[in-house]
Amino acid sequence: MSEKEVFRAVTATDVARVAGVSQSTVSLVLNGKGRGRISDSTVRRVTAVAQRMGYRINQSARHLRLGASGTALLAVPTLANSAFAAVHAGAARRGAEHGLGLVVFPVGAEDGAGRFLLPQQALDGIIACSMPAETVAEVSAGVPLVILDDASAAGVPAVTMDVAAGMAMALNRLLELGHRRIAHVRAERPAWTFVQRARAFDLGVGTRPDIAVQRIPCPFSPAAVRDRVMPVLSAADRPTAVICDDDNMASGLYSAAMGLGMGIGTDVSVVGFNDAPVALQMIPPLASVRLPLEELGEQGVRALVGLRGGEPARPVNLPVEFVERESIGPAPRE
Amino acid sequence: MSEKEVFRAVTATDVARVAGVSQSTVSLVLNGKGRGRISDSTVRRVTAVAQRMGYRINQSARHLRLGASGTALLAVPTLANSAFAAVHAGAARRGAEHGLGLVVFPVGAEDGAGRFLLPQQALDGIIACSMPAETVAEVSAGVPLVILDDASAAGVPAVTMDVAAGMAMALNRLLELGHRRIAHVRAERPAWTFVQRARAFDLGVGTRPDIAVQRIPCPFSPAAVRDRVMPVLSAADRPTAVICDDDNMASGLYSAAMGLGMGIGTDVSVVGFNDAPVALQMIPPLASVRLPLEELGEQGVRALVGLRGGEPARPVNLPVEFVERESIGPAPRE
DNA sequence: TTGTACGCGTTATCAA
DNA sequence: TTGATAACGCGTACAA
Repeated sequence: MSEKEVFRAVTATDVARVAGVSQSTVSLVLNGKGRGRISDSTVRRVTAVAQRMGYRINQSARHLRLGASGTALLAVPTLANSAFAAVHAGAARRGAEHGLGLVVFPVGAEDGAGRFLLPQQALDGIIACSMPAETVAEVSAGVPLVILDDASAAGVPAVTMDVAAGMAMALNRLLELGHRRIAHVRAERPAWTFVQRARAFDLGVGTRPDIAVQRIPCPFSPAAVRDRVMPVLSAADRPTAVICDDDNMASGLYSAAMGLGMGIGTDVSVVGFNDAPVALQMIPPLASVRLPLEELGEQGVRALVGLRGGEPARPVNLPVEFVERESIGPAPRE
Repeated sequence: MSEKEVFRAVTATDVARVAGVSQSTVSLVLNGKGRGRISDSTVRRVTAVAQRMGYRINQSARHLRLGASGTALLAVPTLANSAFAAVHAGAARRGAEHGLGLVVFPVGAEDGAGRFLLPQQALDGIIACSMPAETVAEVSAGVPLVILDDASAAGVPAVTMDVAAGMAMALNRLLELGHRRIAHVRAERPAWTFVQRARAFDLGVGTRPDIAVQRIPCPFSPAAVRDRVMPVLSAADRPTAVICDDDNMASGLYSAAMGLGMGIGTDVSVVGFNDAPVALQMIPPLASVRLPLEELGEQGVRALVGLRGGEPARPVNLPVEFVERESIGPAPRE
């Protein structure tokens, strides 16, 4: 009556019975640990029977026995941002070195459509990327945890990128180029990284009373930025340089400037964040603060593995780089 | 000596010992099945002790006992394409209704950086999206499998979108508008979906000897498209309408056209695929073949759940829609 | 060279 | 209202 009767999976014991050996022999053979222990003929027979019967290992049982699942979760706010593809790539690469596979779970808070049901899977650890600490607490139920791109949670190993320094580099370069009216297009998100950037901007201009500053909070999409900055760029006291919290936001700024007939890098200088592939595709190419996303993922796994090894959780802050391109130039003469 | 000595996890048995009850009582309480069976005082005591000792369930043991993990894997070619975010959203929503959590795994073949190590986790099923059948076979080792956006594998339940019909709709509309020189910018990828689109395009123009056709294979990025189509749009026999395999590719076409001083929707009509958010952000808004990506995910889970229920695997082909916008218009007069 | 026996931590059945 | 007890399928120490 039960489904189990109909679809019962083939177990190692089943294989053993058919092959006429014990279950432990099957286990040895299938794990390649039969070298010099199990006779070649037995190895061949067991392998053939397992193949024929369609045996596949029960991972739950294996994990229970081993006390580990070999899988870690990379929790991200959303899948609709290719930055996390880079983080995963780095994490997966480093994970492979430790026999750790990495699956991705979009928590979904940013998509507005409520949060997704967290899978109740067996995990050796969780790496939470760019998420508010309270969301993270929800996600990780006691599993070893590392937080990426957020340093707001106490007592949890964190890997961050020095976005504040990145902001300072961009700002200083613009000041060097003579800009005195500077805007910061801010992502309207509560993420730690954006708070840091805002603070660094405020700090950088705070000591300079000769600088006219505009802070422009915007939704994340290029279209929203375009609409929001259009009036700003049309005004008489328009900024001659704009720093955007994201390359895609910068592309919205490009649209607005082009719509107003303004030249990027001449009439208005633009800087982005991330140095995503899109930065090079824009015309002119976008100056951007390059974030070491892959290394962020790598270091996340490193910290997680260290955690299991009992290492103390010391914070890591990765350096960033300012990539200068044609989207910035000297401040226009008045 | 072993790590297990040092970091042994708290088990239900440990909780039972401290709380002075049996392990089965702990299980009953912690699973909320103590209603009317376990006394309130015991429930409170057990809950408190579990909390205090930091008990967390061993999912591997639970899954072994239950014969299921409550987790399915959504395998995608890459994370660097937000289309899969929509697929996941649909799948996760439907999965939640069946107590099925969905994690994502980017196989990585498309990123060129080789494939990622497949996590050896306990899975109730795999949903493979937009991937060649041979890649899929590699990924799914006997686990119940559903394939999305690909109908090339025999014997595997598949959910597809009727991209051929979408192509036909776009093509017919352009013909209606008087276009007689039409190009198809094709994604240079072996995916089934792109093959279908190419065939549908060829089929649609095949019966019309009065139509001048150009087939332009391109890498997926906007910049690549821009560079590739620039000479095409400059030629004397330039197409008056272009269908692109992706909205982002269409944005590359926008760049090229603008660079040549051509008007989108006037000098050249443009159609995309996906109807991604970016389609509305472009200027002018991009006409596009809207793909039901969320429903694709939903139907994928549906098929997977049906599979476990022993349902026959019958293929599903979801209808698509052509969304007309200002990027297309009547063919320019010669 | 192979088999026996045990335990991983949980859920569920039954008896008390 | 609670407690023994038996699986679930696997890996491995140890016996044969």
